[in-house]
Amino acid sequence: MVPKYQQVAAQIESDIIDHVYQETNKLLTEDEYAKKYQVSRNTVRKAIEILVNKGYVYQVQGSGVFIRTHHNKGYVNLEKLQGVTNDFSDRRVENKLLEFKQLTADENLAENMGCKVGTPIYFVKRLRYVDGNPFSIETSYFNKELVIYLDENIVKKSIYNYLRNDQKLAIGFADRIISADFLSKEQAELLGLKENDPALVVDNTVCLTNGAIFDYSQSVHHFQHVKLLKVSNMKGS
Amino acid sequence: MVPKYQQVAAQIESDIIDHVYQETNKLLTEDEYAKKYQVSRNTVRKAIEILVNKGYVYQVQGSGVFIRTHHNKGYVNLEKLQGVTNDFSDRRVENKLLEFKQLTADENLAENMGCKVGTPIYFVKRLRYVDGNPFSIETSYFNKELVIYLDENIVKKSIYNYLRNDQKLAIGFADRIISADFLSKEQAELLGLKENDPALVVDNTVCLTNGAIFDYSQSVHHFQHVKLLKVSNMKGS
DNA sequence: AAGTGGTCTAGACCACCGT
DNA sequence: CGGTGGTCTAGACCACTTC
Repeated sequence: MVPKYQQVAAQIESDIIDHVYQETNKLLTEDEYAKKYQVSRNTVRKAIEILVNKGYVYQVQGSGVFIRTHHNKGYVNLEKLQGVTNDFSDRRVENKLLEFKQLTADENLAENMGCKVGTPIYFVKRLRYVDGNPFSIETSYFNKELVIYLDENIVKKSIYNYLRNDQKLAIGFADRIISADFLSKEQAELLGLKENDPALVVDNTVCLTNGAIFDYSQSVHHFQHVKLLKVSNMKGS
Repeated sequence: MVPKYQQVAAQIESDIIDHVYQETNKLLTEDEYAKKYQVSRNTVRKAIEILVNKGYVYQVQGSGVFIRTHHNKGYVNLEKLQGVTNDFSDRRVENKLLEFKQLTADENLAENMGCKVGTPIYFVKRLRYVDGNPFSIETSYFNKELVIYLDENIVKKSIYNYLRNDQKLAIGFADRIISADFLSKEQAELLGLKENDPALVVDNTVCLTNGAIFDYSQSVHHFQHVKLLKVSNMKGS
């Protein structure tokens, strides 16, 4: 059951993409959406809040909700996990499986994943391509006690789609730590760059809704092909 | 006039920092806060939402709001602008003014700032230190028609505090684009690194509440001292 | 079954923008 | 001034966790 505010957000989002508001460059008023979709104004507001965070629109008190024309394409929006699959849905995303195995958590991994030493772990290493260009090297550890099952066929495709749709895993929230570093020789070869070139590195710690860490991963991005986007709102900070 | 939900958020935040909830490791229930602060439950929920985005807590339906113990310190949280001043409030933040002048927007700058060619612009270049260590090189362009006034004394301190508190500028939202790149020789010298070392680069486009761009800036961060943090929530994506 | 967070409503009033 | 977004309330009902 998808909540109403998410449904409304999806409808308005698709209207924006279809250039429905091209003439005025602004959305309808909150009251108009409330009437149109037969929901309360607060529900409309929650829907618009999603679109603000996705960078589609901005709100001006007393005036309206305006569409952001310079809503830059080609960036990986940090608002959503699964950036590549979502942000580049119109481009060709491919994975090359480099390594897939089971192991048990050593002290360091247990610390990072908030589990006991010896916990069974799936290890996945993939090279991701966008439109045929190497995009990032992704090294993931999944807690087998929470993820239950993975195999080669699954990890060659979208792991998260499988976990969410088939395993019905309740994915809750994630920490993402972004830094820059040197590329190792091995990483450089995979990405088609040189050793010691810069790398854009993202460390992810992904939790279930109950707070348990089920995925700890690191993505090493091609510094020329990948830029991340964060839309910040000054409200409440 | 600060809204109630921001006041409540600030109170709970300070309680968390003071380890008030250390025994249970969770917040009070929403109803308890509603009664405690004499506000509605929705106001409490908006307050807690802020704390979720700041990475202090996570919510579990049917169970409660839990404090995140691994709430890692030392990262620049992308949730707020003014990351350095806020996240390192317990550390010594200093600025060295490298350059300050007025200029007029050329075609490229006018494009980036959404203004006309020839618009008067303040240019500020600063080297920022945290605890005496070079932290980032910040190159900023401020639209003089919106910012009205800046001088050397102001830009040596916190520009944003001045704009918000003294100029009463209504800062609304910002795009931040994060990438990695090589350090130039000049940048490397300023940061105490070597030419062609990696750099963590953040391009900011900051808008007033009415959508006008008043600040366009680039921060080149020391890749060993700076890590950015983004807390992602799966709701509504 | 009781407790607690998630969704939703209907309506009030305020703050700000534009005419 | 009317229009529109921002804050806030009181209450209802649902979904999930916990016992």
